[in-house]
Amino acid sequence: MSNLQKQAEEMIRRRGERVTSSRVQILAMLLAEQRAVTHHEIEERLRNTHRLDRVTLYRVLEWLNDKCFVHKVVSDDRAWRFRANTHIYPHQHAHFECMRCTTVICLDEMKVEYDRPLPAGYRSQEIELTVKGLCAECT
Amino acid sequence: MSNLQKQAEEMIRRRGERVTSSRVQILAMLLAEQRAVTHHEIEERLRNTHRLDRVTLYRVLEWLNDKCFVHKVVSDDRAWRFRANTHIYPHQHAHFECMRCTTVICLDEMKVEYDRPLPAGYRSQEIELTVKGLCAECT
DNA sequence: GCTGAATTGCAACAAAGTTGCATCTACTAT
DNA sequence: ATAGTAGATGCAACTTTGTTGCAATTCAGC
Repeated sequence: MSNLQKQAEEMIRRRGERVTSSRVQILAMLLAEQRAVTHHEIEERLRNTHRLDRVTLYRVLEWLNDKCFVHKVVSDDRAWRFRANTHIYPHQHAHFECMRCTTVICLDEMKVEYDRPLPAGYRSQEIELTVKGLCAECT
Repeated sequence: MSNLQKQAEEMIRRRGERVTSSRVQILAMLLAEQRAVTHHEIEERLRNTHRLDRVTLYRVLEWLNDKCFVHKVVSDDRAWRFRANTHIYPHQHAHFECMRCTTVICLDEMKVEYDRPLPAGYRSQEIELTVKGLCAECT
């Protein structure tokens, strides 16, 4: 069992949640990646090492998201992407999305600011900034 | 024929594009709304007044977007929303999305700023800011 | 009105995600 | 160590959102 798998298992156990092999495999894989990946990519990646139903993957990802082990990112291709939360994310966070290869990276250190108030009666709970352009490899 | 329908027709004709009843109806409807609406909402709305195939609606919306009569917005429910462009939008624009009723409004006047550079080799072409929270009606 | 290219409708398809239910498994109490 | 049980998984079927191919129709210029 790899280091990351041990780490993933430990993360889940320490929160008093049920440890299952799917959860460990998926979380370990997301910890290994330093970016937001799609359901499809995860499925491909785990196909050889771990037998896993499509539906279970959806459910595990949803669960990991609910428990704040990972977070979701929407993008233009209408598919969710998931990324492991290695530390507590601030309420505001930013992403970069490459318009060619559609890779999404998190720009964690970026501070988001806006200079005008919302319309009357509106309350902000979360701010998401997406910078779109070309990544280093696609430039 | 309503005022907005005349206006929609005029907008299309003045650009030298082909005027069809679907385009006029859809653009007029989007001009009437002051917000980003889904394909589904448009379909419902036009059902009674105008016979219209689902596919045609998708194609007209895509066309209106290509010709810059409207613009697209992604949101968490994985469905595109469309909003009429009443003026030329700046390269950076912001949206507010209600986490309860999922309505999206454009915060056109909002200026987006970020305080750190992108990773080396990355080029930004567009910035999208989404503020999430509760709208006036859902508060 | 006629013509050709653009637009539309229909049917079939595809991707991403969801639901219901029977089976299996991780944890708890003994 | 074992059994019981709540919770997790697998499977099949379904839904939503959007796309593609092609034949029929319509718009705009003559």
